[in-house]
Amino acid sequence: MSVQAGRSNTERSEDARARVLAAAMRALAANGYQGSSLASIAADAGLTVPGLLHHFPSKNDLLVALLEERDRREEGRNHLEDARGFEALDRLLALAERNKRTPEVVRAFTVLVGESVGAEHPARRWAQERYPRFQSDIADALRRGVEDGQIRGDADLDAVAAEIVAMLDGLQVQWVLNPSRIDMTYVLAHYFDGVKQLISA
Amino acid sequence: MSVQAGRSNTERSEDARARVLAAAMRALAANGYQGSSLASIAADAGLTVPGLLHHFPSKNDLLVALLEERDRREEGRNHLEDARGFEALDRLLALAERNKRTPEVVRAFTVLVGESVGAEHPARRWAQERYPRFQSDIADALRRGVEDGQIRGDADLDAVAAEIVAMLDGLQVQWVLNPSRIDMTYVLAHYFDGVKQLISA
DNA sequence: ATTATCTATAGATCTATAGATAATGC
DNA sequence: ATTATCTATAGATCTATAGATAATGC
Repeated sequence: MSVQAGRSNTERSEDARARVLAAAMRALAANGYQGSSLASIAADAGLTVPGLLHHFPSKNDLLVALLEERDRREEGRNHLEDARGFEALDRLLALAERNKRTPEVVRAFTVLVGESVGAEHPARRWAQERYPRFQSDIADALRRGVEDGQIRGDADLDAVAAEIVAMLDGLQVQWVLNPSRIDMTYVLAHYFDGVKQLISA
Repeated sequence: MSVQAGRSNTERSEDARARVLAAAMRALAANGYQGSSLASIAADAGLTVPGLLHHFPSKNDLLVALLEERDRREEGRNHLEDARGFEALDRLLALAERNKRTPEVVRAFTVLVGESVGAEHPARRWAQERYPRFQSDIADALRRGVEDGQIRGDADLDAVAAEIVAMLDGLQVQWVLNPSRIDMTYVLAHYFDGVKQLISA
């Protein structure tokens, strides 16, 4: 009787990849991309550096894989596509509420956006593409509120959407720098109340 | 007749320090603190690395000197201390307008704030102290507007001030990532119009 | 005598590759 | 036969120091 002791190659590989990605997230949150070394990430994941590079051929590839995984996971969560009008604001508030429970993730991506502002950063394209998409998802949801007669037709919804994205981002930076100083969701809710007053039909 | 050909030590020293700080700013904007090397900064400033380290004993000291100079320069510019009510918003809009003309500076400090989110970053304290000060300067100016009867007494001005800081920050990130995509001052003016409507007495 | 700046270099990284070893896959 | 992982190491940084050189300061 042959007991299946070890795990399959696929299992081991996927497990190692997941461990590396989690370790990379922690390293990113603590030191950013440029400040993180493959050595520390590998050690945190329980691998040597060449062991890590077997799964992700270069540091850059590791970052890209992490960003792709992030995009995949986030896709399902925001789901602003079927939100109509102010419902979108409620969902964004819920998103901020959820983010409070994973400060390390917020921290990692806040550092990454900041770093990527530099001309040569490997996450620059990701950051650049992220904002317009997010903004137009919000603007589209608000426009559905106009269709429903909930939101004024003469409001500049592109400007409002750009503001909302900036507010989410800016509050997260403040919160991540000093979580106890600022009640992110309170301020965001306060802001959304104002927006609703201003653009209600 | 002894012609004064060379410059004094003090002159040379101050000139070298200024060149190094300017080069450091450019490096920061392009690659952040962790991504910048003393070698490239020194070369850009027309010095060798030990030449640079004569003026700034370590990379960390250089960053601190740059942040101190930044704070000194900014102190006179914002001068929200004597602004009353909505005047503060006009001054912040003018600040954003001026920032548009020095994208490299905005970029440098945007990267720095982002990087500093990491637990161990040498600019972390600077970033942490910056936000509460800025926020309370704005809140204080708005409170003077309440005294003048311009602003409602029941408005949550601390929340409004936190929002304003977040908005300034968030819009700058978007602008610096893609200056042609977003009209920073238009969106900011649009946002301020809304704030004025909401908190006017 | 002091200051600005340089050459040379130590010592510690860091990313990535070559090639070996031991497991699973068929 | 392929895959996961390791040891060993190359080659390129990077920060910082030691100590020399040439100017200004008195």
